[in-house]
Amino acid sequence: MEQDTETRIFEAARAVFVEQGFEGARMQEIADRAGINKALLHYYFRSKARLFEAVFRASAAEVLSQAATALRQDQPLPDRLTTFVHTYIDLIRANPHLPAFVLEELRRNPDALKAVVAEHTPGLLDALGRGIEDAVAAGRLRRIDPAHLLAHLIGLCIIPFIARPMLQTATQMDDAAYDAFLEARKEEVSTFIHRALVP
Amino acid sequence: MEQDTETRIFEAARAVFVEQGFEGARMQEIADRAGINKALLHYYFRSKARLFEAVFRASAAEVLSQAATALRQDQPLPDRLTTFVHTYIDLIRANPHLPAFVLEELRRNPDALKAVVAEHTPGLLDALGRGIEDAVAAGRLRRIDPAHLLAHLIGLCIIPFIARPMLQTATQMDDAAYDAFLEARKEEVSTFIHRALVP
DNA sequence: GTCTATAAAGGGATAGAC
DNA sequence: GTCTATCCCTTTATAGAC
Repeated sequence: MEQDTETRIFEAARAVFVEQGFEGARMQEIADRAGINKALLHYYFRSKARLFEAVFRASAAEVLSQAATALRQDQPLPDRLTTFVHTYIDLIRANPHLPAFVLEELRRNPDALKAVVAEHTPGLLDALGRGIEDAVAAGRLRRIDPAHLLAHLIGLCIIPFIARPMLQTATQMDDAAYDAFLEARKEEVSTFIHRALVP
Repeated sequence: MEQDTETRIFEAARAVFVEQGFEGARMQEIADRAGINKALLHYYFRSKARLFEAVFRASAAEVLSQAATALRQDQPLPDRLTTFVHTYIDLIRANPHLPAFVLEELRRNPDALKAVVAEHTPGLLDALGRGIEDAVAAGRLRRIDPAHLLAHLIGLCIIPFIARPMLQTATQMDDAAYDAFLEARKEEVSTFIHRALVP
């Protein structure tokens, strides 16, 4: 019935780190949520830094692999973009703190993600580039630098999550309205991109 | 020749807080950069929290007021969007750590920005909405929800800064190439938005 | 493996001399 | 106003019993 202790610790740590970041997280809180004491944290994971690293790698890998997979679908590029937008926004809606978590670590330790990025997105840009060229040849797309397209995609998808309090204040939406806004964004972003890329 | 002490402290604090965030910043480091000792920090600003608050309000106000001003220009909306994109990207290029700084504080204390946002962006969305309606009536734009447009604008502009290490790794650009990428992005984002909004 | 108790270090804040 | 010295709390990490 109970998971083994190591898993409980890991899940508690994930929750706390994702919410509070490395600096803000407290080992005591992780221990409390896992229902054990601090000493056991160090027994299973030598230090706070190592525990964090384990959590971060797993979270980053999950996001990157899902995103990269969506971008590699065997579809014409325009359809692939729609798939990506829907997949990515749904993924983050299920874990709304994830982007800020990853971005904060990116700032604290810019090199931390490099290995994970290199591992999960090899040739991603080339695949994107080929998809663009194919679609251009088919007359379905105007040509665009794949690096810019990748940046556009990510920026349009994550901004409502990382800047939520700001956008929600500026637009004076309540939580329900903002939820609807997020849902609507899947279609909005998809059509926005498609229209921007008509030949 | 020397600025007065309070200013030196404030500038040192701004640099450290913007780079490291509240939790990551050390009063000792701020004192070192200001060329004074820790006790003086508390003499001028009672606590770390107050010092941070002063820095944060100033930084947030600067970003928001410049952004809001650009969006209120007395121009047809399509031109205003171009102005905004160029202004905003240039602003952040001069202070590349600013977005992550603001976003981290947004996460640590979601309410902190509300007052500042409310102060600097009153009626911003309405102004944007009127601009859209005017341009739609003139046949220069297709209709779009101003909230989505605002999100698009911000997301497209800040993503290359907050996700820089990730994008730079995925695209394998060196620093010079990434700088060129940022410069090119002003035109790229402008045309991307304009094309997405043709009637 | 799990606990209690405690060491060790870090860092914000203050006292008090000058 | 500015400094040195120090307090004291928080938090990570370890020792050692069970």
